[in-house]
Amino acid sequence: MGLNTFKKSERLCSKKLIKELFDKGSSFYIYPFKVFYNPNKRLDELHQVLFSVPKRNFKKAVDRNLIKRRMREAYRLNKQTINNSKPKLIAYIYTPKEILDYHQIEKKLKISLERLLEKDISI
RNA sequence: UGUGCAAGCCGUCUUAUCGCCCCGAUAACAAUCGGGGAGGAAAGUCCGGGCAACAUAGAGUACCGCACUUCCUAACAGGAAGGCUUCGAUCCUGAUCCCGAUCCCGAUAGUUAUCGGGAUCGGGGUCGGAAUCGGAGACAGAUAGUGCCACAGAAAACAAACUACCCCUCCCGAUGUAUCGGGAGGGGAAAAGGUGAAAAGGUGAGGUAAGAGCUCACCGCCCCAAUGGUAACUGCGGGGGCAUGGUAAACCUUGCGGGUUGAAAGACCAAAUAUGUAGUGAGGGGCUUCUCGUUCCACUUGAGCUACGGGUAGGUCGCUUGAUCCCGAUAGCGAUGUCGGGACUAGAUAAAUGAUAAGACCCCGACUAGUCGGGGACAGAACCCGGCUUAUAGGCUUGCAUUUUUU
RNA sequence: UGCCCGAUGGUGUAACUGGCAACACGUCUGGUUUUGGUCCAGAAGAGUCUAGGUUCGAGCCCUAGUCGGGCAA
Repeated sequence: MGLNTFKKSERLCSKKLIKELFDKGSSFYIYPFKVFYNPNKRLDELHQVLFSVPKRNFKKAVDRNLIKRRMREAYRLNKQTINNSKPKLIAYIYTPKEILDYHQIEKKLKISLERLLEKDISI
C-alpha cells in the first residue's frame, strides 16, 4: 500500500506557485473540468495539484466542499497513471453549475490524466 | 383517537475497504500502534463582552446608540418578574335614548277610546365601569422651543362666521298700522349643515333673543394628594368648568452609555536586498470629526510626501481549560447565583473532518400485500464567548383548546 | 475576515423638506411614401426587490430578509 495516499506535500499550497501556474501555464478542457498545468521546477520530484470550485456557481459552502472532496478522492485513487511522468503543477477548475456524482467525476478525471501523460511526451 | 396552538428536546444509524487533519507512544519529517475530529443554527454580521495594539486612553466638542420599573448578568438593544396602555373571549354591572306590554294619575268626549305624565318589566342602540384568562406594545418628553399637517373645507391651531340662526339700526315694497318679505350695515353665537385622517370635552336636562360648561347630573380630562409598594405605579379624598389636536421611526430636549482599530490584531525567528534614482521641502506621525493636552521623529549632514525601481511573501506563538460542560444539593416566584463531585470535548491555514459498497430505519409513488423505483431537512468551524435574527424534512415529550367513540 | 453602497415601465435615469410615480430610447397603432427609413399624431406598458411597522398618507422614515456591486489587507 501507500500508493493511494494524498499527503500535504502533494498539494499545491504556495501562493507564488499558484500565481505562476495561472500566469504561464498551459491549459485544456474536458467537460466538467478546466485543467491548468506547468512543469514543477522544484527539487522534490512530486506532482502538486489543487482543486477549485467557483463561488459564482455554488453559493453554499457545503456544495463546494462536497465537489472538492469527490474530485480529490478521484485523483487519489487514479494518480498512479501519471506517476512516472515529469513532475507538474496541476489545477482543476470545476465548471458546470450542477453537482455531478462521484462516478461521472472519476471517469472524466481518468481521461484528463491520460491527456496529461500525452502532453508530457509531446514536451 | 385525531386536529390546532405554545414551550422544550432530538435531528439518521451499522459494517467493510481505501484515505485526510491533530495529539500521544515506539522514538524523531518516514513507518506502526492508540486516542480524538462540525452545528443548533457553525449562517446573517445585528448588538454586547473578553483579548491585543495604539499613551496607565486624558478634557471638551461633534457624532452614534439606548429609553416604563426593579432584578439577573462580565456586559448588552438579551433574559426574568412586575406596572401601564391596548386588543380578543367569558361573566357581572351603570348611565342615557328608542320601541313594546302592564299598572297608576290628570285632561277631553257616552262604559271604551285619544292625549300627556310617572312607575315596573322585556327587547334593541350608544357611551362606559369591574373581574378572570389569553395576546400585543421602539412604552421618556408634544404644558421647553421650532417646523410640518397636501387635497377638500368657512376655518387646520395665541381658533375661525360660508350657509342657516338671533338682536339692533337704516332703506324699499305690501297692507290688516305693527307685522310680513327683500336689501345694506353693526353686533351676538361654535348648538345645526357639509369637508376631512383630524373641527377644540361627550350624553341628557335647565337656561337664553338665539346660543354656549353659561348652570346642573353622570362620564371623561387637569391640578393637589392620603394609603400601599424598593420602584414603575396605585389614587381614598379634595379642588378646577375645561386651559391640553396630531407628528419626536421631523429637528430637538432630558437622562444614561460609547476613545479608535480588529487575530490578515499582535509577539518572535528565519530568508532577502539598494539608508537606490528623480521631484518636493519644514513640519510630520502616534489607525479618531475637530480643538486642547501629551508623546515620538526631524529641522538643510534633510523628517515626511509623490513617481519610478528593487527585495520578501516561509515558519513558531497567539490557538483553544473556558463568564466551559455534565450530575447532585441548596437560595430565589423566576432569570440566575452558591456549594460539592466528575469530565477534557475540533484546531485547519489555497484551509482536515471524506469516498465507495452493502444493510437497517423513516418518507413518497407504483403494482398490490412484499417487492420495485426515488428521496433523507436547513446547512460546514477559522481568536473565543453571551444573546438576537433568519433557514430547517421528520420525530418525541409536556400543557391548553377542541372533534368522535366507549364507560 | 471586516466595512460601504445600490435595487423604480423592456433599457438607461428622475422624483425637492413624506402628498395624483416623471423623462428619453425602445414597443404597438394610424398618417405621409410605390415600399422601407426619416418625420408627424396617438396609445399601451410600473405601483417603486420582498415582508412587517410608524404616519391620515411611504418610492422617500424605521426593522428584518433577498439579490447585485464596490473597498481594505
